Amino acid sequence: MTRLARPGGSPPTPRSVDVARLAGVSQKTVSRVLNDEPYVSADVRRRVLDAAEELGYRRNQAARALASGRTRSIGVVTLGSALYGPASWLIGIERAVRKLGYTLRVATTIEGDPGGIASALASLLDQGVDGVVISEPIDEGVGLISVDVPVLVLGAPPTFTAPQVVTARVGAGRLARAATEHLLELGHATVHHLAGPQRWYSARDRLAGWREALRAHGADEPPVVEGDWSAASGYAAGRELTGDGTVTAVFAANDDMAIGLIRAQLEAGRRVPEDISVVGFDDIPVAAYVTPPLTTVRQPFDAVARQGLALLVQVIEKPDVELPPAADQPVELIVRASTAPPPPRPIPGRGRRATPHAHGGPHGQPAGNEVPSTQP
Amino acid sequence: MTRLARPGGSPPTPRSVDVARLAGVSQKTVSRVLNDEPYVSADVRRRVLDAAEELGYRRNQAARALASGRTRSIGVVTLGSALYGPASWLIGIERAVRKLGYTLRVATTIEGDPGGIASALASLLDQGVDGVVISEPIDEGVGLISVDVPVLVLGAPPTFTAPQVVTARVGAGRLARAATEHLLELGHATVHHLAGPQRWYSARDRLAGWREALRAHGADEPPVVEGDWSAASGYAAGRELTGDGTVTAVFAANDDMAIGLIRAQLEAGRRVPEDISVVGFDDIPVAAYVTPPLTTVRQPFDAVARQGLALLVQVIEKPDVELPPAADQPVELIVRASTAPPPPRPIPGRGRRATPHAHGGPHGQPAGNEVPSTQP
DNA sequence: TTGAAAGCGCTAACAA
DNA sequence: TTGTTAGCGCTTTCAA
Repeated sequence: MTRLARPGGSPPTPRSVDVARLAGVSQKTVSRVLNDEPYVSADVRRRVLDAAEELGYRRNQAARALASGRTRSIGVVTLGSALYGPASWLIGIERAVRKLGYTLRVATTIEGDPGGIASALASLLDQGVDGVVISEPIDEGVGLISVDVPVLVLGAPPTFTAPQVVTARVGAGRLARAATEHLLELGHATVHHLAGPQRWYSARDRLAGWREALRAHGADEPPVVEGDWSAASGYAAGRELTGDGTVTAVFAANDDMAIGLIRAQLEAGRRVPEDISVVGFDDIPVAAYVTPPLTTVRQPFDAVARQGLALLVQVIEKPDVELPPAADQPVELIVRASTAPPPPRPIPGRGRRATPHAHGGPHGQPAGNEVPSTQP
Repeated sequence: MTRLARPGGSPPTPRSVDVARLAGVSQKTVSRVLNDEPYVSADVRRRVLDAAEELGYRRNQAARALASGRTRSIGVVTLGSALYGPASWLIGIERAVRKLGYTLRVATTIEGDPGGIASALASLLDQGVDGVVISEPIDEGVGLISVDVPVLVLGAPPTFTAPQVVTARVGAGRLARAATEHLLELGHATVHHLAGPQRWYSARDRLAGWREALRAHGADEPPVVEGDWSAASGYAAGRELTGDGTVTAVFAANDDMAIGLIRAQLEAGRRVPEDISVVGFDDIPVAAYVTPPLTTVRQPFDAVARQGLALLVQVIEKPDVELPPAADQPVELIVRASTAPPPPRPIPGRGRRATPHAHGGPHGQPAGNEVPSTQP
């Protein structure tokens, strides 16, 4: 078993019996003290703690798990990519898990790997985790496999239910709405949306928030262009959109795509924000330093993780208690230099649509264009 | 214990005795088969496997760990930030760990948290991990605590040794050297370095590689400016450097700082790459889409993680076998548009230094400047 | 090639 | 308030 080093001749790692012997109590009493169980006199508690300290005693987790049927660990299924969102979730989750007295086990899955979520889940369940977090729910996987421990799904819409599934709202919809409204309030007639892959719940949330904002303001709903979160896909979408001279504002579902999109605009000779405004999503570390500095919204990763895990742990420890409704997190819109009022008169576009209320499918129609094609 | 769901009335999870009974063998034989031990007849093996399959049997890891003294898990101490490097390491490590038949436990530490590494390590050791990975070694912590399981340190220089410590070379030095040489070969008289925090081994590696390149080319070694990896620190450094009209090329220790630095140049009215060339480090996802697209080097996270963990697992499983030397990974320099030959004649600078061979301390001297101060 | 018995170091149930 | 007695479900002797 692993311990902090016993230097040199390594006397055998102490067991709880050793502590008991030294403290002059029974082994069970040691267990009581260490588990903060009631009915231990202050005196005995002190003696046990001192003895444990003196011996450098640490409980054997494997034995605890075997005897109690609980590992006090939580598993997280996360995406095997360094995308800012998933990485930030993981950090927040680990912090929250540790604060709650649990430990974290991680299994990654790669997007597009069929059964990836299932096998990551299976690996975690094999390890005996007491609960599972699915940090970036994607269609496929979730729901295909059923699990007999509580599950926390971050960011899934509340319509997603199953036995023992708890959800923490990310509020991506509200953030998206705020981002869109920021543009509308600057005077843009409408706002285009460069969406994330719609298999991701978080991408759908953002799209829904965008749509709500448009409806609330009575603005036209232009067709949606779908990217894959990458700057490259944002660039490609940017070139599509540029052809349509009517586009004056775009809300991108993440900063990477926003940056790619801006790049495409600049190459096409359109200025940001003078000709076209762009809002991103995430506030990645470089967002403030790209050109132009990016207006974006920031997700409350830590707060949501903390909140979600508190729920999860409650379900694990007291399955019968009613759950309190999760509090919404405040919206943080960070206005920088990539947004401005629309240009005085929109560039006359041959792409102007006849139907004012075109409801976009997942893919926007590429409009004709003669954009210069500089590859970055 | 947690298992894939037993729907409905949940018959009790099967144990190895149940499998044994069904297969008509002893429980020990089941254990033999499942552990791929020798001396099992093909016939018996088949029967056991079938029985296990039929019952949906899965071994109880806690019991295995308790009986064997090994958890078949590896712990990683990682930085509690969404920095691209640490996040990428984590992904690569998880993948490698799983491929080797181990599972991953994670403990994060925040930079600047005194004893953070120590307590993260302690948490992992408490969990009984069979080995530990320190993914971004920072001074403090490492070496202060001693551990009785093998440790893999990624990216620490080979001078770092201790009992049971293995190292995988990241090759950051070679990458840094390549980045610097790229600039020198473009014709720059010398190359400035915007370093990472020197408490990080990876930052020191990069600095060393830069220095080597300069020496090999007989170039002056200007004072080093030290940042903290953030774009903000790159921006600040950029404003310092701009005052010095002699600077025509900068190698930044990561892309975020490079982007901040470029931003400062643009605000100061200097063009990149016409007036000043910048090379980054990491190839973050947006690097190709910022303006100008960033020349950078890419770290072989996955390959190094795979290699390092193979070593670690070998030490865990066969402590006595000699380790093979780790193979160096190929250098990947990605040339984009942020680098070019130096301007015909350097802008006459009042900051020109008298001593040609000034060896920089960790902080560069701020040169006087009258840079416009637009905050991003 | 297979099996029987004896723990691994705890927690749980019950007794005192 | 404390202690005693049984396991938890495997792996590890050792014997057959």
